[in-house]
This record gives sequence, C-alpha cells and structure tokens, in this order.
Amino acid sequence: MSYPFKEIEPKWQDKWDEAQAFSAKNQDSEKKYYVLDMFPYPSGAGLHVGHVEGYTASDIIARAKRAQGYNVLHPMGWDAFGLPAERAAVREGRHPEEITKENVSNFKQQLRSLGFSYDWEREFSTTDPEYYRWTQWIFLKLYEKGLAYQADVPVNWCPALGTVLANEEVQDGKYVETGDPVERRNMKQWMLKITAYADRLLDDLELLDWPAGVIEMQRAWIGKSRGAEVDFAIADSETKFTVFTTRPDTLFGATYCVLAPEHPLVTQITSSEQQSAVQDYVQWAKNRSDMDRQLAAEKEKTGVFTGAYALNPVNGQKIPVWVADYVLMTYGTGAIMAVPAHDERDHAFAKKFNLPIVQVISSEKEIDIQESAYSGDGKLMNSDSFNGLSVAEGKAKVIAALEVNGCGKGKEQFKLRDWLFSRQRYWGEPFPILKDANGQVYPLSEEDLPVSLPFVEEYKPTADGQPPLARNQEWVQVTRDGKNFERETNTMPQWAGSCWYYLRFMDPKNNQAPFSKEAENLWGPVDLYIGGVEHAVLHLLYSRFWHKVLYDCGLVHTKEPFQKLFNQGMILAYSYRDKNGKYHHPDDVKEESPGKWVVTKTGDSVVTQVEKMSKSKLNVVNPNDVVAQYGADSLRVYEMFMGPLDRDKPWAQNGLVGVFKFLSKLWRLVNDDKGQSLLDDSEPTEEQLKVLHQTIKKVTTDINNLSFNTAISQMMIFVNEMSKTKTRPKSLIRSFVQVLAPFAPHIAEEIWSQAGGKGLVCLAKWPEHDESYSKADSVTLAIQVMGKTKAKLDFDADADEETVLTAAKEVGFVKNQLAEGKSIRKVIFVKNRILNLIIN
RNA sequence: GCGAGCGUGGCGGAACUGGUAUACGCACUAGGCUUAGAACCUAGCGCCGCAAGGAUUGAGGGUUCGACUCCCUCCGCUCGCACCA
Repeated sequence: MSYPFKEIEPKWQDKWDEAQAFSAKNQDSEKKYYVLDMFPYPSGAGLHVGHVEGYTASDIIARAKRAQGYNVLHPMGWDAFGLPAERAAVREGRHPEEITKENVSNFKQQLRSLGFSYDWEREFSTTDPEYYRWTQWIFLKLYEKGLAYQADVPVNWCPALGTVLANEEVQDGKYVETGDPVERRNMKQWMLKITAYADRLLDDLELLDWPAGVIEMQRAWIGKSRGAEVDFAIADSETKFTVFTTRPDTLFGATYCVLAPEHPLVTQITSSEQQSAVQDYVQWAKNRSDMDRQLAAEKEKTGVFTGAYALNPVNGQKIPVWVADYVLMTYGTGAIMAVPAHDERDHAFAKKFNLPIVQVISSEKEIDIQESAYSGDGKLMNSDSFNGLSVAEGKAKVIAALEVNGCGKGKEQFKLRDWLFSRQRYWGEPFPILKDANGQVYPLSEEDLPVSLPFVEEYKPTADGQPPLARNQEWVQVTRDGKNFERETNTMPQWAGSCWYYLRFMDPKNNQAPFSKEAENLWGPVDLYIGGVEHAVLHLLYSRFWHKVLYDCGLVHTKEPFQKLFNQGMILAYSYRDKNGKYHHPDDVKEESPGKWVVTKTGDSVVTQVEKMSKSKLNVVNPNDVVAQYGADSLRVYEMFMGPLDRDKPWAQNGLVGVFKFLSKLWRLVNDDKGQSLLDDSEPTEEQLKVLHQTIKKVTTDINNLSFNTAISQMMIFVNEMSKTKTRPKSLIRSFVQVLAPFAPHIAEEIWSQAGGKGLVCLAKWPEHDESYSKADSVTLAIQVMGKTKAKLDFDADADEETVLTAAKEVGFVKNQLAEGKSIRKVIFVKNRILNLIIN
C-alpha cells in the first residue's frame, strides 16, 4: 500500500518556506557549520540522480547539525557561465542569458521538489553582474600583485570555429565535435601566476582533511622535484644552454644532450650540413598536438642531430646535441643532458641512434647496461673524484662543485604551469582592462565595475578572428581624459566564477565588498565540501590559489578554503545490449532465467553490464520520474541506502521499491487503511524504548561518519520491531521521526505533526539516547574451541567467566572432547563477546 | 609503467580499536488473505551434506588463543597520471 507522498511533500516544502526554516543568520553563535555542495552548471538536461546523491548527503548533514544546535550555512547557486549555453545560443539564435535563466529555473524547481534545506535567500549565479563585478574586482587584486600578465603561448586554434579549444577538445589534430582541423598557434593570452604559489599549495595540503587520492593527485599535478640546473657550453662558440636534471650525480654519464624542437637555440647552433634535416623535423614536430605526442610516447622515439657539440662542464668532454620531441619545452629549461645508462627514455633513444651508454652508478645485481637502463641506488663510478659516493652524497657533492665553478646550481622544479586565463568567447566575465594604441594595458578602477557584457549581434567570432565581444565596437571603444582606449575582448574561463563563490555565500547581498570581514570570520572556512572527484585537481587547485591570494590581501582569515572534502561515488546503471550492439531500455527487457536477460517483445537475448549512465545507453534515470512515482523521500533514502557514499554503485529499481516499502510500512504503523490515526498516548514499553534508543545512538554516530546506509538499516530495524508491538506511543514515534527527518524530511514532518509534535521537526532539538536503554540486558556469547565457534549461548549481560565456563562445559562438542580425556589448557574470556577454550 | 582504491551469498551491501562473518534491503521458496491479481501478512533462505558435521570473506603464506580486519607474495577489477629529465 502506498502513502500520500504527493500531498505531503509539496505541503511541507511550502511550510518550510513560510517559516524560513533554513535561513542562516549572520550573527555570532556558539557553533557554526558551513556545509557546501559543489554548485552545478545548470545544463539544459536538468538534474541527474548523480547530483541528488551528493546533495542529499549534504542536506542530511545540514539538517542534523541544525537540530544539534549549530548555526548552519547551506547555500546553493549556479555556475552558469560557459560553453554549452553559448553553443545553444548560437544554435537557437537566442541570448545565452535567456537560456541560462530557463535552465536555472528548471534546476531550482527540481531541487525544491527534493526538499533540500537550502537557504535560498543567498542564491546567486556567477552570471549576475552583481556577482561578476566582484570576480572582476578579485582579478584586479591579482593584477595589482603582479599575478596576472599577458604572454604569447601556444594554444589549440581552430580556424573554422575561430576560437581556441581546450586540450581535451582536440584529438588527432581535429576538433572532436566537427572534425575541423586544429593547429597550434602562439597567441597573446592572459595568464595567472599560480606557480608563484606552488610551494604553499603543496605544503598546505597537510592541513586538510581530504581524501588521500585527491591530495595525491594535487601533489602529482604540482609535481615538485629537486635537482640541478647545469650549464653546457657549445663547443667552439660563446653560446651555452642550461639543462635541468634530477640526477646531477650521473653527470659523468651524460653522453649527449637534447633540446626540445621549440628551443630558441636550435636554429642558432645547427650546423649547415644539418640545417634542412633539423628544419624539417622541427616543422613536423610543431604540428603534433600534445595528445599525439602522448600517444607517440609508447611508440618510437624520434630526433635529429644538430651537428653541434656541447662540453660537459665536469670533464670537458665533447658530446653531441640532438633535437627530439621527447623533450618538452614546457618543463624545466626545454633541454636535457641524456644519461642513457640510468634513464629509460634516454636509453631507448641512445639505442635507436647508436649513441654511447656509459654506466656511472654501480648496481649490486649483475646487469647489462647496454640492454637496459639502471635507475636504482648504488655507488658512483667512472666519475673521477666522486667515485664511491652514494647517489644522495653524489647529488650534493656534484651540485656543490658546479656552484663553485659557476656552471650550475641546485634547483627545485615544478610541473605546475601558469594558468591560461583567457577565452575568445562571449559568455564569460569581461576583463576589467583597457588597452591603448600601443597595446599598453590599463586596469580599470573599482568604481568602473562591473564591466557588463555588452549586447552583440552574434555569439560567433568576428570575420577576422576576433572574439565575439569585438562585434560591439561601441562597447570596445572607450575615451578617457581625451585619450582613446579599447576594451579587452577576451573573457575569463568558467573556472573564474567558481573560484570564490563559497565566500560570496557568506554575504551575498553585500554591494560594498565581495564579502564583509565579519561574515568571513563567522563562516569561514567551509567545514564540509561535497562533490565529485572530477574536480580533484583543477577547480580545487584554482580555488585554493585564489584563497591564498585573498589571504595575503588580508581578506580571509584561513589559509585554506575547504577544511574537509568528501567525494561521493558515481551512480552507475545496468544497460542491456543485444548482439548487434544495440541498446535496449530497461523497461523493454526482462530476466527470463537467473542471469539471462531478453528483450520482452522479441525474446532476443541481451547482455547486461553496469555502466555510466548515458543517453546513448538508454540507462539514464531521471529524478523527476522517480519523484512522481515514489516521492522525494524514497529517492533520497534510496540513494543513501545503496551503499557507502564514496563508492560507485549501480542503480537498482528494485532497491528503490524496497525503500518505498519501508516508508509505506512506517506510514501504516501510525495510520490505518482508512486514514485513521493509530497513535495513542500510552507509555512506551521497555522493549520499544530499547529499540528507539539503539536507533538514536546508531543514527547519530552514523551521520557523523557519513555512514548513511547503516543508519537507514537501523531505522528499518526500528520499524520492523515496532510493527511487532501493539501500542503506538506518540512520544516514541516523535523521537523516531526526529532522527528520520534528515533523510526523509517530508514524511517525518507529517508524522511529527500527527503525533502532536510542536513546530517543525526539522527545527526540534535532536534527541539524545539513554545509555541504560541502548544496553542489552541479555547477550549471546560464542563458545569457541581453538578459536572456532561451536555454540552460541544466551547469558545475562556482563555474565562472568565462571558462569559462562560452567555452561560451556555442558555444550555437546565440549562435553565430548572432555569425555575423551582432553583437558582445558587455557581459557580466553572476553566479556559479552566470546569464551574460547584451548584444549589439548 | 607509476600512484590510489576495491575484491564478502544469486544481487546491493553489513561487521566497532583483531572477538558470534553474511545485519538491512532486493530476488527467491512455501503458506495466509483474495473470485483472481496487485498490495499486505507469516515463515524460510550463503555453500556441501539426509544428518552429525565440514569448508568458507579473490589465491597462497605469516603473526595470533582467535584474522573480512594486521604483515608478505600473487591474481583480478576500477579510477587517476604518464617521454615532467
């Protein structure tokens, strides 16, 4: 039997609104809690069950913390700038703002229907001028601090589209969507100097309560390594170049050097005989994208000799200089010393081009250095005065020697690169920047903000390849003090708006500052941040970077923005595919016999597997459908019941039905078929109190550990146990729905009010469990022999060893063993748990 | 290749700091209710075995009175990174 969720759910959603039940107060309180969802991009496709998972988890925490007396900040907003809306605008000939507004209103309606306890008074979108005004303001701070600059950098330029593409949009030199060719081109772009914060971004990871995997990914992305820069002079010339190496101890084993194809010295040092070969190679390498280079990494090494020789600074040896694209211009100095004996890549290259391989680190094992590189530890050899040193000592001593001779120094290197911060697009934050005729840059002042997005005829680049904003020349041309300027026509990337939104939520209406000091002091940092792993690196790194800059400006009081991070797992789904590879909708298939699925209509067999939800696989579950059929409470509870929050889990419609039955059973516990209340004013029985207090205890601790699946299982036990008893004491039911409320808030409110609860259950003080009830008065002990359980016996709680031992001796197995003349050698007794007999 | 995580019934999963393996849910079986079905209720339900009993948490080994839990080796799956010198 069903319960009337269709009436209950909208009713309580309205009551929460009327009561402003979830409004966070910007006033000092003893305890605050800031629980934040990674705010969504409001796509046209609407809310996904994957969103619902994270949002339900954060909502449970928010509701529980509120009931536990915390001042809770739980906001929601929209990360609404970005490419999809702009593409839709081009396609449909509408303004992206209009499309965004529609999508936002759809998203919001969907979120509301799920009963999330957001403080909607604090809602904003990154596209609101009153928000991006302050994004621009923060950009000016970055500019003032010298952290924003323009540079010529290679980008993926697509002539057909007239825009720059992200690396992931390019494959095999083509735009993945249309197949239009893409070329690498140097363009003047805005960059943010995130590398200036590399050390702090790395070191402060230690302050965070984050999943180890995310910390590790950030650490790898920053990629700090220690080594040395070594200068190599070109033989018979004044020219020299610098290499970076992490193995200065192997300097005597350097048998050649390699420059990246883009290295500025390549043309200069190439000998006339090698001129054309080198030019051809450089040209060929230039048009290979990063992706191609990566694929090529698994294949053959390529390269060309420049004809030039370099001098090894420690022994004056003449070694050839090559050009090869296995050396990247973007890392280190774009040049390396190659030590084939102790580096796999150099070894492969040396083998291919017959370059010498000289071992300079000894190995304890017998190895053939001509066959494979040795990168392990050992003692230096073939290295003059450094022979016999360990690798670690060798590194230090060689660096010291280089520094004395002025031809090298110790150096720390990072993989992290500066952040390419401009896009040739319309739907993003305009830069608060003017340029004069000479290209000189002038930042606007605070009073000029916001620089609003102008009207344009079309959201496409101009005919001569300028960004869309250049279509509105009235906006672009600015006269100040009689001088003519042009506005910057690039816009900021989508990341910009999401870098600091958690701060704006603290003080969203402020029109004097991005947020007040008081608000930031009250709410910062975010106590719990929930979202998907897909943001493990970029969003979280960029946000941390901006936060640290704001910290240096004295605008925030914590070093880090997000104290605790939690990544929910992905919700997967079964898909059904026939032998032709065609997918079938789950409604169109049935399980004919265990494990064997067929198409219902035709009887054709299909294979089933668990995959990511996607339209093409016909396995997408739409939250709207679930809410219509089973209600928001069922959806919320099911998603939390599926399994541990951080794991990937497959959607199972039957599981959802099981949860729906649980809520229906609860409903029938207090309402009969005719809708008459079964609640009474009786005193709860001992039995009832016991299961209630066990439930309060378990649910409370499980919520703190984000173990929602086990909390729900305990609440199921409560309902099962209650249905075996005769009375329905109101006070007991009230306490139960209080702990249920964070999970299934609508049905909890309804039953709370039926049971005579005062006000809203979501605002009622969280119940405390009474230990005297939650403790069992009889226990089952396992009687083990040699650690194997032979019997289970019931005893009074805290029964002593003697009592248990006496009973154990009467157990058949034990009795037989003793009768056979065996004796008890040792007794291990753990109160209320086990009695283990060691018999010989 | 490197790094991280995971592996428990037919399925999703539970098991606190080493102490009753399989809680809770699904599926399934039998019975009740019903003209019938749905829904609901009751009981059963990991494996082998008629039973006594035995083996069992990916495989193998170790520590321990006792291991899903700790250690070692291996296998499988998932994710991230990848010519970063």
